Amino acid sequence: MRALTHPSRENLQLASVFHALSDLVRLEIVRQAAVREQSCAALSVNVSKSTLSHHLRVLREAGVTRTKIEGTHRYVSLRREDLDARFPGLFDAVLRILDTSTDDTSADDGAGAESP
Amino acid sequence: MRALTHPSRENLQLASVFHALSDLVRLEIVRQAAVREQSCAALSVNVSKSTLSHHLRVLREAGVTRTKIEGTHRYVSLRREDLDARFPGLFDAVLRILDTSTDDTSADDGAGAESP
DNA sequence: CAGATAGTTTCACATCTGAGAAACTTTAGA
DNA sequence: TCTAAAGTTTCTCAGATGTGAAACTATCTG
Repeated sequence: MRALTHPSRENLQLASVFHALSDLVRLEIVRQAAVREQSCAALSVNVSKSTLSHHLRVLREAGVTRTKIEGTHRYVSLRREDLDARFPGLFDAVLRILDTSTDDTSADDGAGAESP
Repeated sequence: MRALTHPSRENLQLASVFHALSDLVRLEIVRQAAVREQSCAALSVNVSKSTLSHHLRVLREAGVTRTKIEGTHRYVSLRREDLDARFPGLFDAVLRILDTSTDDTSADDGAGAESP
């Protein structure tokens, strides 16, 4: 249990990465993790703990994120270097799109009312 | 039935596009369609007609491909302009990766011996 | 019209998926 | 040591997914 499974860089599969990105909750996690490393609790997506844990596993096992254990916390970060090495340009585009997008990927409560 | 459903450019959803790209058969179709417009029969992926039809529908309904009817043939092409407008840089990266990749996305046998 | 061709749709089925409740595992702290 | 905190795992369940056989639709050609 302690050792979380992370696929090696060479084993990253394009289809698996796309599958990991094919869910709104996970896209939102990716967006938040891209900004800075996040503890699971710090991620604002409103799903239950177990569901969040499930999504984090999908992302981790696809090689999109890395989970670092520190005490009782898990810190989630994007594997930018590995992803960029294996899939050049892909996450540059993905993150730019997530940043630009009309936030229809937002799965959190956040009152949602942006547009200043 | 005649009118195939194609989402409008504004309705293209990132998660749906990623879902469409999360299957090896569909990635192979995208790769081949990117080279030039293809009739369904010309696509070399070894799955049955019905399964191929299913995959083409997923791609079409996600807005990744466009299907043009001409006589008894359906011609499948990538919606590059719409995809590029909505998701800048994404397909530049995806197609480059598919081109560069070690062909682990290939779902055909190469000998082209279809199912009878 | 009859037959061939090119796909789609329907059906059935096994597998996968996302969801949360509840129980469990660690680790930190009083 | 007892307890709270932070996640994970197990369980269950409804719904989606990929697959191909078979039936159907539509078009072209003789």
